[in-house]
Amino acid sequence: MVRLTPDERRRQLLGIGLRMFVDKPVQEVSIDAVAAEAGISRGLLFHYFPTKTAYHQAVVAAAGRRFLRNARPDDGATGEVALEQVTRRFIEQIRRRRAFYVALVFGQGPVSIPTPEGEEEFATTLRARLADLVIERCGYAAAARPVVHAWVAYVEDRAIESSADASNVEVTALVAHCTRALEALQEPPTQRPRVPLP
Amino acid sequence: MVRLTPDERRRQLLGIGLRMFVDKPVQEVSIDAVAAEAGISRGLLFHYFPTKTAYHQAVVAAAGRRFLRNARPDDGATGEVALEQVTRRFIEQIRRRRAFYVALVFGQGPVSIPTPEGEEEFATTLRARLADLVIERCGYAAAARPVVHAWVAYVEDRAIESSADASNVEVTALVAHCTRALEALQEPPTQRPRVPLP
DNA sequence: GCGTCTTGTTGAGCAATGCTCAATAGCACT
DNA sequence: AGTGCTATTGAGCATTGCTCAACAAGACGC
Repeated sequence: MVRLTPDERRRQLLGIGLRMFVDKPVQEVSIDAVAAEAGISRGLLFHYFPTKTAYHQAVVAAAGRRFLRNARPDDGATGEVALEQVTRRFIEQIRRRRAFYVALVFGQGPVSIPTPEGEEEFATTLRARLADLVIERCGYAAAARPVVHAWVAYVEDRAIESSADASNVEVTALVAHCTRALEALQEPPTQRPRVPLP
Repeated sequence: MVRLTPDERRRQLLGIGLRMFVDKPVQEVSIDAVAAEAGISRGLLFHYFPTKTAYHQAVVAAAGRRFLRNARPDDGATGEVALEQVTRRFIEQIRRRRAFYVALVFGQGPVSIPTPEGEEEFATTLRARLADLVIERCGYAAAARPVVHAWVAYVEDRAIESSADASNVEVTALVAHCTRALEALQEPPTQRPRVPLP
């Protein structure tokens, strides 16, 4: 019987969930399996998470927090530099752990990410937090929030769909495309020169 | 004991799932509850769907098919007209049944939508099918597929996030914005005039 | 109207699961 | 060593996902 700090135990259980929920959906991962992996009894898991659904949501939220943290720009960066950093880090992260991202962050609908105590925030989902990040750090107006929010969805999809074995230069091009796209989306041109159908 | 055609029964069960999975996640909807709602025994459900996960996926796929069908442009429409129709129908549909869409289509990750027998298709997810629709009917090059695919994600997010009580004029403006956005995304301008941070 | 064949449907039954709770055991402090 | 706190256990229960042999509803031939 190994006795851990509640904080350590919680972290361990979240870490295990982070691994387990990647290849199996919720209903196919049993509490028993998680408890066995952690070397504890079923009962203890319910001491830390009142319900299986609650546990799963906590795991997903942890995954979201992690992605958000890793997408942050450098402390000093602002404006276009910050935007380039956020975009690149977001894309590279998704591509590096595509299955993980799709299973835990993308595939779970809007799951709220609890803010780290005290820090007052209104945004709760990953996209919303990233949108806020871009607005605050990259010099976009609050009015552009819907566009920025949906732009995150655009970048996310490009990252997920882009083949996993793309070269670095291709990633760089994608990052450049996405940052330019955010600009272009602000006020798309009215006239549309287009090749008509044959 | 009511005896139905396999096709009718299947349809009924999918319809029930379409309702049940909207407010409760998979692991909180029991087979018993579904069977009770349908007025049948548990065993019969497993006759139609080998596993609970399979049933859930079938329900999600059915929801996706429905959205795809309702987003189709008129038979004669092509080019910009078709694009405007697809965009408008997609957006209006999501806004009309937002909870339904988020719970079943958006929140389930990439779930493949089985093609209606014989019709050979490569695209399997809703976004992919919509992207193909735009490419074939609205006159976009196959090379633009990644952009179109991610553009669908952009439109989807705008539709989900736009408040459900927006007026029709606002919807029209959103549709116009999105169609222009697709054009702008093809080749975003290189130079970016931007207001620097204070 | 009766029998028969096909097949949609049942219901008992089982192992596994989600969840509860009183009891236990590890650790810190005196 | 004793004491208090609490992380942890394990038995226990109702429910759940799933299997399978038996049943019954309709269609058809006679």
